Amino acid sequence: MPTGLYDIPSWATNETRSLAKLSGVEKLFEPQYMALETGVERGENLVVAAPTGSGKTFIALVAIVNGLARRGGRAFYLVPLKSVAYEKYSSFSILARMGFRVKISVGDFREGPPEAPVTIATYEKFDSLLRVSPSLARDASVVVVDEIHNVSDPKRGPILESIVSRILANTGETQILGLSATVPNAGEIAEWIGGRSVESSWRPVPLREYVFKEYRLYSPGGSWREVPRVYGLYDLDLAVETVEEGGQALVFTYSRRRAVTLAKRAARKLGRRLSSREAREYGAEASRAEGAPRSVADELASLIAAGVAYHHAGLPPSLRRAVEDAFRAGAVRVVYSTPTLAAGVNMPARRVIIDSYYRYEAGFREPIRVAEYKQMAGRAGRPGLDDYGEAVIVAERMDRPEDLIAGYIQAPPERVESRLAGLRGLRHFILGIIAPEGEVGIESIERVAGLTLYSRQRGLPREIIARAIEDLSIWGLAEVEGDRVAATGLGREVAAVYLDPESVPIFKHEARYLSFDNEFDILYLISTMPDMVKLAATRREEEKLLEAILDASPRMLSSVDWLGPEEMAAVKTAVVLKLWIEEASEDRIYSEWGVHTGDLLNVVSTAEWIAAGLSRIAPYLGFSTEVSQNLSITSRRIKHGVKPELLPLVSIPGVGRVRARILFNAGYKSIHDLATARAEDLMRLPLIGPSTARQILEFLGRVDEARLAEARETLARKGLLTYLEGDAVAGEEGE
DNA sequence: ACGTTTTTTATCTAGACAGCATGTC
DNA sequence: CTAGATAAAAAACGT
Repeated sequence: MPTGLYDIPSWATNETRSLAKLSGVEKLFEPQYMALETGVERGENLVVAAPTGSGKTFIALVAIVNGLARRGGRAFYLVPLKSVAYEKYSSFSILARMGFRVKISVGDFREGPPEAPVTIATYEKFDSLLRVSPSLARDASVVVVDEIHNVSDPKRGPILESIVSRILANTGETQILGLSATVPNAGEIAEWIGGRSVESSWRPVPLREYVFKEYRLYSPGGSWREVPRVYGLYDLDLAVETVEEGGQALVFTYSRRRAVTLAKRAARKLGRRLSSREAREYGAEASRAEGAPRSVADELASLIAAGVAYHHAGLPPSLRRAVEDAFRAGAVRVVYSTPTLAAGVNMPARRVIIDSYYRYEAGFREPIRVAEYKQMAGRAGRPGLDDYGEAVIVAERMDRPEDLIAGYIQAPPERVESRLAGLRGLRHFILGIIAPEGEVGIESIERVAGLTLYSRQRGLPREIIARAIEDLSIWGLAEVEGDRVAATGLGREVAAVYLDPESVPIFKHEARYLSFDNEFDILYLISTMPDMVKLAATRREEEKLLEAILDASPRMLSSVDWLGPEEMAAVKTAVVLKLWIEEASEDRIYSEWGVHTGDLLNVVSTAEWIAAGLSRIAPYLGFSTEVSQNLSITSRRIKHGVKPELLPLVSIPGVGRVRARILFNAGYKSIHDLATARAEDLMRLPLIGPSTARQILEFLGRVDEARLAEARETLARKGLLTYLEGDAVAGEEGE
């Protein structure tokens, strides 16, 4: 344990004290102490720039608890990832014990309107909330912005910047606490939010960084040592060294395929060494994971049983969690991962190996940024378990170790620079200001824009603002009169559904070429929207895709003379969506198009949102109600992955695409058919057990009957099982 | 001429937020 | 620019 521990100062408030007591904090980490000294408790605006694990969350809690006690109102904790929101939600249970209700507000669900004293939200969700009720900004006494260095993210940075600026514009009664990774210009960010910066490089576990080249580990000091060559495969030898000493290794790769192949090889070579009863138990659990293609689940399960795993965003959430749990429990000793695990999920390892510091972007191999390296390296060292963490960056053939030491280990991360000046970001920014107000003067747009980090760094971007307003006006989202800008009905609707404003002209343009009677055309339309996540098409798939178009929408072939990579990706996305709403299995989609479940879920939920959004803005663009209706039905079909005839059935709790199809084929084609169904008949269907049958009947209002039938059947089955000596697997357990 | 094996060439490469209103197999 | 695994295509080989 490093030094740098401080007593809780005598002048700390009672709130801080009881918070510390409840969270078991006896000594303060350096950044925590500094933050107290700088006045977090008093409501000072602050940027805390410190490594992960240095206790920034506690500082946030101090701000929240003191802010709420002193000024009442509400506190918001804004995070970049949903997974982080969930993680914080469980670690904020301390707040509940102090009498503050906590709610989580992300796109997945909303527990009613978020009126709890403490709300955890993603940046985008908070942005969206502000558009619906701008008063939130006035109610907020504390806003914590986790990972505030994200303002330099080209896509999501402008959103973050727009949130912060709007809060700043709001009389300044809100305490803003920015939490950041260590960045060179933390002071500048602090000035932006009108506060001071607290900078510390204190880490709970010391970090040692190395460059690996020709089986030598080079330290920044210039010394090196030899790595024992056991397998002659560097990833294995580096991992084994740590594992032998009781640690775990996390290998970051640049591609999913590489993560998978390396993990398989590791399992082959190390399986005998790493396998354990615990690992096999976790493996068995993973093989039972839901919603994964059998082949993927089985393969990963056997790896886990061998003490090895891989992790990437194509895995369904259930398998991701399986890997994370097994690793945290120590059953899995080596994980090969894409950058999914670099941010978000808390999964440190004693040794982090950066298999390649290159990454592909737009077809070119590019070295990762220093900040990204630091992000991954920062995962090294498990607090309380490891005395130190190690980050190893693997050099390539032509590299000189000293260059990598200078370029990554000793280099400061990149400065945080605003990316607001893009048209896309500014349109979003401006629409966010005018939509809730209805009409504003250009000067108030410029006033808020003047409060952005961009203005501080580069000055007010007047020209681009003017062009962004012009775009909004041309597209019918805003009306300009003199120096007043007003949101049109369309503008307000677009803001409410949170679509990129550019969706409007694209919608209009694409609509000219497609037929709303054609399912595929609609799916293609959705797939071309700027917010859509597209499935990249490979060159080898092009022929197959053209065939698919010919089959699904011949007219499209004639109206499009050339299909670039973007269009090809949109086509592939539409093809996959079509399979999905025609009830193709996830296995089939995976084997035919190589689309992993995780990606499919991503595409599906995004497409569902966009379809619903388009259906809401269609009336403003002069489309008929049929068009709007069509889009709305498509949205629901995408959500559930069903043909139209199943839509009534999937509205029943407990019934999804698979069970709905079973019911339909058994003759229960509508809610009406089910209203007179006999409980025993339902339970006899495959995949429909007592529990699901009960849910169906309850939905139909046959509550008592439903409970009775379930109880009777469950009892009967239990009896049968006992009779059969238990071991047989129950056909249905339900939930 | 045709099937099989080896060599050469071409291709490919990460992640994940949002509306609305409630729950998959 | 700078890598490495794998799939597809081409060439070489054998009967």
